[in-house]
Amino acid sequence: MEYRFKVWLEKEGQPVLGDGLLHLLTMIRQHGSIRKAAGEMKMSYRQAWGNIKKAEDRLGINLLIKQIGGEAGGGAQLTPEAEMFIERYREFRSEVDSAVRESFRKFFEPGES
Amino acid sequence: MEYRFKVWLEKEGQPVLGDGLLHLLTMIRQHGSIRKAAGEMKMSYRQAWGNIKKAEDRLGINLLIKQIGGEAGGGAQLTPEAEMFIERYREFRSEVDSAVRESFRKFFEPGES
DNA sequence: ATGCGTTATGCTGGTAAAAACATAACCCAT
DNA sequence: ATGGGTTATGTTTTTACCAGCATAACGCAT
Repeated sequence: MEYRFKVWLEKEGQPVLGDGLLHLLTMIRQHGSIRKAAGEMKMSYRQAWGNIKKAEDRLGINLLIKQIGGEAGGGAQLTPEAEMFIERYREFRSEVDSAVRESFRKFFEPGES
Repeated sequence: MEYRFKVWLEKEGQPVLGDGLLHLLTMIRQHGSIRKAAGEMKMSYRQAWGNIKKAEDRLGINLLIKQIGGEAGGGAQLTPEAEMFIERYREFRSEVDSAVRESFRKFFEPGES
């Protein structure tokens, strides 16, 4: 017997940040490009871009500073607001993770070493 | 800004109990019939029955005592094992709920009365 | 000027999930 | 023996979502 859970943030009933977008944004920070980040995950650029767009629209803030054209063709990096936001979510998510794990042990693995 | 979460139990990677089935089983206990329970929710009997079947198969235990035909046409009631199981899940789920709510407040509603 | 690699965005076909439909079997009551 | 209300299950239809395709604009480098 195992457990699973999902947690995410919404604004006006619309999802704005969950594990998927967190991962994507993290990869973008790491690679400096939406396309490269999407490539690393099993995601199409089309989908990655759409997810970011939706989140930005719903949040009403820019998550990325994007550049079209240039020496590397272009690129994207996180805005300071995005950095703050995902960091806070990461901590929240981490605390929830611990809590769920502990509750599961308590109720479904009582006498385990 | 709001949060949402889902939590459920699995066996060998297959879901066996979550909020949906919990609700369904609760309604069955209340009404003594799969069909009536499904009717109360916005669910078709076909779907309700299928969900229960899958869970029973995966768990390897009977969740319902079912009767075909009879004075009321038939009916269904929870087995003692099902009662124990869903009660434990309910408590687990409740604890998780509290924990998530608290973490959310901590990280996203710092100075609220 | 041509090309490369990027952001940006509409469109479309396929697929998987969900809903609806159709029957059968059962048993008590009338 | 007929009917009502149930469990049980296969089949079909509809819907919703996702993947991929296509295309444009941009700016630097060569």
